[in-house]
Amino acid sequence: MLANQIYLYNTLTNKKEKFIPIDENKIKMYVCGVTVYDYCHLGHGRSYVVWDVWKRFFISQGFDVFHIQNFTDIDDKIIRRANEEKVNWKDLTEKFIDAYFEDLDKLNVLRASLYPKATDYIDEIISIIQGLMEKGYAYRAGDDIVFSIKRFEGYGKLSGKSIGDLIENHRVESSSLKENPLDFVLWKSSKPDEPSWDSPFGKGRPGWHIECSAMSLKHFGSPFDIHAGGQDLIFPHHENEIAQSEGYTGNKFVNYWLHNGFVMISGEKMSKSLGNFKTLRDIYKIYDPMVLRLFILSSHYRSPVMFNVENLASAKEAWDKIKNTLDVCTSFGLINGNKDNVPSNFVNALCDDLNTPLALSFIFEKIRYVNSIINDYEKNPLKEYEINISSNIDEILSMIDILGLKYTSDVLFYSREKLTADFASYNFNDVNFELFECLNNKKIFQLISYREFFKQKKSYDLSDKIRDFFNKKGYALEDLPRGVRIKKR
RNA sequence: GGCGACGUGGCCAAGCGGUAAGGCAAGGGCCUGCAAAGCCCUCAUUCCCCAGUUCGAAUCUGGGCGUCGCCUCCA
Repeated sequence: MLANQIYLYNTLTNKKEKFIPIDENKIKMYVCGVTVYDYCHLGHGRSYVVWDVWKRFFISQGFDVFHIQNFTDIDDKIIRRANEEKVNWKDLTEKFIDAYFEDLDKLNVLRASLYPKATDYIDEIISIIQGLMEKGYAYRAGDDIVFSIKRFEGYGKLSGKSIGDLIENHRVESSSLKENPLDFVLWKSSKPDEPSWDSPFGKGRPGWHIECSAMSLKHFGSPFDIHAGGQDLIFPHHENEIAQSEGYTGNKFVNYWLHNGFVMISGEKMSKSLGNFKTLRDIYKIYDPMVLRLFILSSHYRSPVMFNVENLASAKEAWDKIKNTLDVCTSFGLINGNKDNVPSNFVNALCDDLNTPLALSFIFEKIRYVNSIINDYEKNPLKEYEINISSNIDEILSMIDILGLKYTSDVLFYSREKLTADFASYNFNDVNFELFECLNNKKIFQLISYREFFKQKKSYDLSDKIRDFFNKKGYALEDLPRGVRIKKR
């Protein structure tokens, strides 16, 4: 039995709705993937992090999630890019599929259940197009097959547009062969030198929208629970998917349409067409992927989010704050790794259309609480403090796990007893740093022990020299009441 | 032009009818040989402006002003 009622904002109804899956505890979720002709940018990163958190949250609430995310591996842009780079289109798409996984794995995005590629579903695409022609929804326009939007009642219901307005404001010159400028291509005839597939309509390739219908209908049927993607896909992509899918099946296509907001850069939407995009791999050169993830989750998923160095720096400090506490608890041996203890206020926040900023605030409140107990514990190492710290750390780890924030300890802790054990054999008053150019754990320990020695003799200039040496090597030394903590910066 | 979203402290950002969460930054104190990390305290009588509804509004209604998005390939 699932205890918590989840609410989500459905673009189809423009309302926050109770989430009721078709099968009681199974969720069929289709996420629009990338067209693989370039590296993923921040906008992709935000989108897939958001859907990843939705998925992790569903799983944490006891649902089985079947998650499909496609790769569009044939279209005009791919063909153009392949020609520019004088490579085979197939090699190009494989390269960027590999790059997709490399970049999104770093963001700790869980793998989908299935990653279908458009070109593996040509047969299914063809039979849908044939079905649409038989039902009168599609017709031949020159060598192409196009969908007739005016024959589909309810066109515009997702994006809230009327056909009349759309036609009036249509900015793109339309092919004179189409009955209506908004009719969209289902099957696009190919030129002799372009990749093509045989079909009853002639050699060609699928239009953009049809692949998602083919792949989701094949694996899910209709209706299915959730179809998600960026807000830029609402029109025309998802509108067209509804038209062709519902025209073909006669059933409702999708129950809940979810869309994430844009990444903004200097006040404008970041996009391929504006050319103002930053790739994930560029960001990773400056910031830890988890910093990016925290930055993304600091805003609600439907709001626009402003990308700039100040906001990223703020996210970095916040992530360091969480990691510091976890590091300190690691150094005390107070982390036992139980991740099944999620506070109810956190769950409630996510139940309300995935309110991650609110959810994060509960993590920070708990971090501060744990830190205050650590302060007491350092002065007075009582067992009751340890129990309290451990149980709160369990909750923190449970929460960051649902948000997909991956903590890895990069801290070493040496107790004062260990550091002072060999003092009897120390009879020097300087350090030859040349011997420590190549640091390993043994040498790190030695240096820290020497520093303890100099500190005890109150030779603070020497102890500070050692700390400066570590700083230059990229390590930060911190004195705790019961020993020394060292971490990579 | 049509449709839609938004405007909360120096910055980011929740709250959406019951008297302003959280993060970053800043200032003061504690701890420290000094640091770092951390703790404590301070930091919006007020939520773009104006009018209205209400016992009560940042939250609802109407009108302004401003920003952004979609209407074309885009997550």
